Amino acid sequence: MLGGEGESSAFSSTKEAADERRKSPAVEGDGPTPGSRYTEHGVGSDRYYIPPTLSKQSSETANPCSFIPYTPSGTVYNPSGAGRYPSSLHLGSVLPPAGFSPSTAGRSHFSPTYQLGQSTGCLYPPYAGSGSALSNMTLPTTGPGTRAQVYLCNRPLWVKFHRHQTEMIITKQGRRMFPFLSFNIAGLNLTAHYNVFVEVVLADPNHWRFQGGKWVTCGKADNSSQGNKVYIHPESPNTGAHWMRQEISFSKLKLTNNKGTSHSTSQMIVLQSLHKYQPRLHIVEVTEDGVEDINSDIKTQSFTFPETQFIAVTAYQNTDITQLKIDHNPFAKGFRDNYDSMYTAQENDRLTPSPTESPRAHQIVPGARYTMQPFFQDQFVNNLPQNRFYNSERAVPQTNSLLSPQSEDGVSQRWFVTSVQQGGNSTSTSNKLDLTPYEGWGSRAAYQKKVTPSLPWSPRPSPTTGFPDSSEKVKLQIEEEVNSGGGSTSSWTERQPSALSLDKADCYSMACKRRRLSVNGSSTEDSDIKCEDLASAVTNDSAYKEASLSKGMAAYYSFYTNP
DNA sequence: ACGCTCGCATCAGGTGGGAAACGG
DNA sequence: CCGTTTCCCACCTGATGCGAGCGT
Repeated sequence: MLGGEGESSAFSSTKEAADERRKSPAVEGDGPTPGSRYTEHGVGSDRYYIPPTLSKQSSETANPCSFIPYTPSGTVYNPSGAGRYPSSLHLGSVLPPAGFSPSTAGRSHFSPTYQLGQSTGCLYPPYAGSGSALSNMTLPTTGPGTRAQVYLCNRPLWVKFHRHQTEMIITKQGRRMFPFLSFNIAGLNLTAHYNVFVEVVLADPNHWRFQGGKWVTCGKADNSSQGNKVYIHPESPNTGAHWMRQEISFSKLKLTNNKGTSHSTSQMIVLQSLHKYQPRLHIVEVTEDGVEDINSDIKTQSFTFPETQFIAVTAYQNTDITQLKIDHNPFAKGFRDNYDSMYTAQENDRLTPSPTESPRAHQIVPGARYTMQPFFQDQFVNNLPQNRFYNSERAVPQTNSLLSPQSEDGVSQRWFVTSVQQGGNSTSTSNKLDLTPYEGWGSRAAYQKKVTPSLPWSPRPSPTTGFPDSSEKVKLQIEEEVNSGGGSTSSWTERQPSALSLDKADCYSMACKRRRLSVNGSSTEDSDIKCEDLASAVTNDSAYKEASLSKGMAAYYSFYTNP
């Protein structure tokens, strides 16, 4: 299943854990930089809601290279560089591969069953497919809003990459992640202070190699790596209200293989090439000055989204991944083969408006594929063309995806992960999502002013409307999408009959034209996928429109429900 | 005259490609 | 020798500064 793992904070229930924590790493990192977040573009608006259910993970255990079920069962050990925030925050229900001894540092006491190494944090996926610990997990609470719920923004994009086994370039000077991590958080105490940070831990104990067009294991991972594994959000610490107000983007997080870099502790995460990693989000309640509140029962909540798993490389191995990066990353536009030709077609045939035209003209088109494009930035959900939009639209250069419910796949689905499986969380979730994304955006007011009038929909529809409805259908669709991970082209987007056929032909030729053959020669599948991807925006846009008109975003907030 | 908005130019920095260098 | 890493390149994005135009 792909759902989201709802990993949680049960570990924090012990007093020992609380006492152990003193100061959040956040205070050691970059200081708060209000507004900086918005200089990054938001990610797509796609957010999938996954309630803390954790039961459906079974289907995906066969292939370790495919999707790893959302489960907290991953085992972790305290990474030397991660300091007090080891992966051990996870509650594991599955024993890790033998050979790894438990870590004694940090919060390892929460992973009594772990047999982990002692170097870097490591999260071993539950290949065995065991049940999720979360499903039976109960979390201590300190009152309403203390159990966080996290949405992985732009999940469709992550899924696209994950289908081909995401690769992330690491360089000495540090390379940003793409897609980057971006979350929406709900369920926090509005007034309490939290530090939010990402930790990257080993996803498995293997060393990987790209051979014969596939990623295959090649010996054991080097567990002796050192270096920072945690990136604290620059706005930490901050109030729950602040964190829930808008997306929490980690777009400036950089990955490096340079252990000696002086920046590694604040901006970069040190990884080893050809190792598989799993990013994890941690939310730690702290005092106003960034010191963890030892009086609080719930200290830390951790969230893992399997689709964000990646293999660190110094050079791309899989050309499919390369193409996806080029297609979706605006900074790589220069590598798009049909960069110019794409805009010579007639307006109706284009996926995006001509760069010379005012994007605003398209923003008002309800459900149009271009509608929200100007609001995207780094993680565009739509394919290539939309990126070009920015060339002509200065007014909204920085976009917060919150403004764009439409995403690459044209939907506003959200994968939601909560630390608890309690359904009652929907309340806080809805509260959070009901917040207008425009509130408190400061300098962005000017942009909002220009844009909002054109928005045909609420920029941030409340999932409340969708949760209750969260039709089983959607739920199943998502599950399938995720489960198709190993290269299967099956995804719910394909099942949307609308518009898909519309541009499929064009998209196919376009994709074939652009695509670079993978070593494995999986051209057929690849082409299908790319076309699917290209068409998905259209398809889902249509679906989005339809749903919006009928019952709001209901159908687009897919989520898993407890069985 | 003043303040605001807009458009253009500039520049720092991000991107993948490819060749060279490195190292087991 | 071969796989991996590093470096440089061209291209692009996006932040910023500046000046022109406009309204008050």
